[in-house]
This record gives sequence, C-alpha cells and structure tokens, in this order.
Amino acid sequence: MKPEELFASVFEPALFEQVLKSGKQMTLHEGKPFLQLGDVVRNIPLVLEGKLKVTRMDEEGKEILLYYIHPGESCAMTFTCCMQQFPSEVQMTAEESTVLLSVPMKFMDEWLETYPTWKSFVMKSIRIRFNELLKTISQLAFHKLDERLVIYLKEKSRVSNSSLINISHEQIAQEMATSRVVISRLLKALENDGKLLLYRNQIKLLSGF
DNA sequence: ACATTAAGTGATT
DNA sequence: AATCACTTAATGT
Repeated sequence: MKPEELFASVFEPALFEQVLKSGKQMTLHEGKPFLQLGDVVRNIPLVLEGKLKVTRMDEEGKEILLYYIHPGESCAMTFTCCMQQFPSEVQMTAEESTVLLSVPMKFMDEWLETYPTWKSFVMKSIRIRFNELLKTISQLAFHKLDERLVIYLKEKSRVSNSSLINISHEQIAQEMATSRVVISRLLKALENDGKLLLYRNQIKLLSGF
C-alpha cells in the first residue's frame, strides 16, 4: 500500500512530509530480519505491506511470538526502548514479503515535541500493545492450552477471512511456545469432535467452530 | 524410486 | 503437557 493511504490521515501534513523524507522504503523478503537480538535500535519500522513478526528468546533460546506489526502500524517495543539506546531484547523478522519505511530513530525526540499527531501515534500504538499484552496474560492465566488453540485458530481464520488455514502443526507449536506433538494431539482431538478437518499444512474449520 | 518433511501415536516422565 | 522414539503419509526431486 502507498504511505498516503495508511498515514496521510493520521499524521499532520508537515509530519507526513518528514516521514517520507527521512524514511527509507525497503522490502524484506520472507524470513529476513529487520532487527536482530542484541542490535541497538537505530530505526523504527512503519509497515506498509505484509507483516513483521516480533519475537523474543526465552532462557533456553526458544523463540516465542510476541506480536505482529501490520500495515499502518509500528513497533511499540522499539518506541519504548530505542530512546535509551538499549540493545534489543526482541527480534523482528518478515513473516511474509514486507514493505516498510525505515525511519532513523534520531527523529523521535524532535517529532515527539514538534508533532502532536506523532505523539498520539506513538502513544496509541503503545496503548494498543499494552492492552493486547494484558489480554494475552489473562489467556495464559485462565485458559488451558486446548482453549488457547481454539482461540488461536479462530483468530487465524478471522484475519485470513477464510475457514481454510494454511499452516503446519510445527508453526503453530512455535507460535504458542509448545511442541509439535502436543499441537498434533490437540488438533486430532478437535478433528474427532467434528470441529475441523486436518490436511497436510492445512486446517479446515467446520461450521461448529 | 528415493529423500525429505509433515503428521500420528504409544510409552514414559 | 513435554519428550522420545518410531511409524505412516504426503510431497519434492
């Protein structure tokens, strides 16, 4: 998508111009990192197309999904940590082919003071992420894995606007920070319940879902 | 036909 | 719920 469609209405004209001037448009192909673990944050991404996956490592070096950054969004984590030049504890990679504007973070302070719309953009993305975080925590605290899987599948089907989900058990397991075997078993149980149908790399949600 | 990757399953902790 | 070890099924070359 063009930057105009996504940002022209949220940024004031002067800021929008600045964003275009200082942001470097780039395309990341699937699996390419934007920010690696330990990198000092120097740029913030404004996603135009595709999506960025934000993950962190747990103690044993396993990757755990934090959230996605969709077109029109930026990264709350980088806002909060980049101002103090700390090495990143998170990692961002392109989930699919992704187009973004990379804005040097040196403009952050200046824009925060100069442009009210920038400030509210930043605050809004932090607020949204924070709320999502609270939701996730309550999920972890109150729902069992099988319930979480159902929620996960509903969400996947909602965003893709289709009852057919293209994903492997392995991928699901990684995103939910569990093992493939467990996911396979839970899915099998759901299939036996007549809730869905399983294929290789594909899951078809049935009406009862 | 063979290799590789995804998915299914029993047994164990 | 996780891990291991193994099987079976689907897909790529």
